[in-house]
Amino acid sequence: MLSKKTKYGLKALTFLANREENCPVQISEIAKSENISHKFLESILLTLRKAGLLGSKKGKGGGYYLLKEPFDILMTDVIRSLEGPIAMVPCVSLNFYEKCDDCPDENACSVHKLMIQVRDSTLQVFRNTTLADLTQ
Amino acid sequence: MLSKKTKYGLKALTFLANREENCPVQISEIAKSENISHKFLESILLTLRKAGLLGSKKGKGGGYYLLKEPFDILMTDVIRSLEGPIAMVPCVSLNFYEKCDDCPDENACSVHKLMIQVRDSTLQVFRNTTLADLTQ
DNA sequence: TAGTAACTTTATAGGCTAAGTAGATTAAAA
DNA sequence: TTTTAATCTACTTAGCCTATAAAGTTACTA
Repeated sequence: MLSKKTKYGLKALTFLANREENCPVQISEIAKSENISHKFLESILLTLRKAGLLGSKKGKGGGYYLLKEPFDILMTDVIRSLEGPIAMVPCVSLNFYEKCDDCPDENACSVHKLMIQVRDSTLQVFRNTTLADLTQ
Repeated sequence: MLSKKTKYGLKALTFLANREENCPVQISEIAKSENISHKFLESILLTLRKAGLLGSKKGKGGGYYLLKEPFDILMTDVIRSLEGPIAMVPCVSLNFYEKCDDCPDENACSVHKLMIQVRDSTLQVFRNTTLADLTQ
């Protein structure tokens, strides 16, 4: 299941990408337009800033803005920043690999085999989708 | 993330499919072989029985057994029984649909569009994989 | 220097996961 | 018919995660 964090983050990014000019937008404006709790959105945008996707400006006239062009922002990066691993099981994760403690041999594991297929098909979607594809 | 319930369930099903004869197998045997907590596995196998994937026999010499041939058991059915919806967001779920309360228009939602693609690519994997494909 | 808005830290209610405990029920074997 | 081996049912629990709130701090602008 996609967390609300990721869902709201995607909506906020799309909102920013849909603006004509790329000038700082306040949290409140995004929160209001997208029906997101102001405080929660605050922490989400912070995550995206730390991930290098957003820039911020403090004080009057401040807010958040995109650091790259929408067609340069890949879904793989967005999802990994907000949701964490794309794989459904740590033992098939490319960026967050972890061994299963109940599994003696990964290559003999039926779950492993299946989840590699799921990971690859999901990756193909995220790798071929940029923020620009989500705008309209 | 895949729950341990689903992971263990898949392992148990594979274990049953790998046996020569399809006679009742005790929970203890599966639990021991696959490193799964006996009691936890008990509830998992119960779920699979109620889903119509497994049959059970009580008393001495009892246990669980497959109700269908491995090549007739689709991953879509297994995953939906154990994990629930395959979609990452309820608003794109085929079998567990639910409207988002923060979203005024589904067709204009960027998350919705993206998640339909993910759902479809995941479904393609699960629809084309049977329990027989997981055995060796 | 006053106001504004991002940032930081901490807290918390509620829900879910992955079990554990205790006992009832069923059916085959002795 | 008693014993035993197994599933089934119900209740409980520790720990973690999610989604949010509250309150104070920092940095920027006018």
